[in-house]
Amino acid sequence: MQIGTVADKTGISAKAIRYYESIGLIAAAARTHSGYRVYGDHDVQTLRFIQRARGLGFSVGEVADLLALWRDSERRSAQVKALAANHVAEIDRKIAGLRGMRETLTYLMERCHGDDRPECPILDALGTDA
Amino acid sequence: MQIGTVADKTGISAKAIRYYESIGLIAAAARTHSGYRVYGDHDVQTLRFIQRARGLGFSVGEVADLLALWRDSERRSAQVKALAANHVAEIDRKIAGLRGMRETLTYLMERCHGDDRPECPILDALGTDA
DNA sequence: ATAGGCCTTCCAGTTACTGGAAGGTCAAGG
DNA sequence: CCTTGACCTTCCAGTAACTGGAAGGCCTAT
Repeated sequence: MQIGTVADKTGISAKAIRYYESIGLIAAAARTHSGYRVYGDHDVQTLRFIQRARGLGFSVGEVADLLALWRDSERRSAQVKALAANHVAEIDRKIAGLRGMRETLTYLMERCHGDDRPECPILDALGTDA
Repeated sequence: MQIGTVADKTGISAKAIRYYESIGLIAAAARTHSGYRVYGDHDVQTLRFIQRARGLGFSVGEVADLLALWRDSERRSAQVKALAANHVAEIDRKIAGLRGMRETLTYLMERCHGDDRPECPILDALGTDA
């Protein structure tokens, strides 16, 4: 299989696959005599794993950890769960930050006429010395 | 006032202030004969505005728009409100994405023993062909 | 022979800065 | 007068996770 086929099968771009290889997230692919990368079903599996993990918001570094655990038959599920728990905590922090912004913005927007007049509590809030 | 004083007053690092100048978000500061940047209270004001807007999650490009509106006494508040509304919509998209991830992760975590055994629904979910 | 659709590598750009190197400036202290 | 230390300056590199594009090789079909 060539990289384009793998890209189609996994939904990961060929560029990204090469990038993952370059940073060592996946092993270097075998090559044809002319230098083309060659992949097998196993590689497609791995890349699907990576894509799902990325889709859950894990960083590439965390995905590397998850992949190692996935391959380690002696792993302790507690390790995986801890990784996931950390990530959920991180997600919660982000959500909390976004909700704070959202709240402030909607509060200000409710007080902004939103018409042809220049008066605007949003700009006032950003610009005051308070 | 030198840049360090402005940094202390605004909470924006001197590095960031120079960066904002370099990208044109703020005007180039006046200089002393020896090349030091010189700022006044007005600049502190502007930088506080910038910092608050960034704190609400606006991108630097959006902050530039907000600054222009702030300075424009003929602005229509509708423009400001529209900018804010777009940003809230963006925040909502991000929150929705994060909530989806969070939901999947907690679902899987609840089913993971999290002990010394290797079985782990989290890895299973990432690795299945489904 | 050539056209097309693959593939390759390498460089640059994205966002919003931060860190660090190398060196100039300025006031205070010895 | 000289040095020390705390400022300041510019410039280059790095961050995360890729994407876009250029220049060129490979392979199949016409």
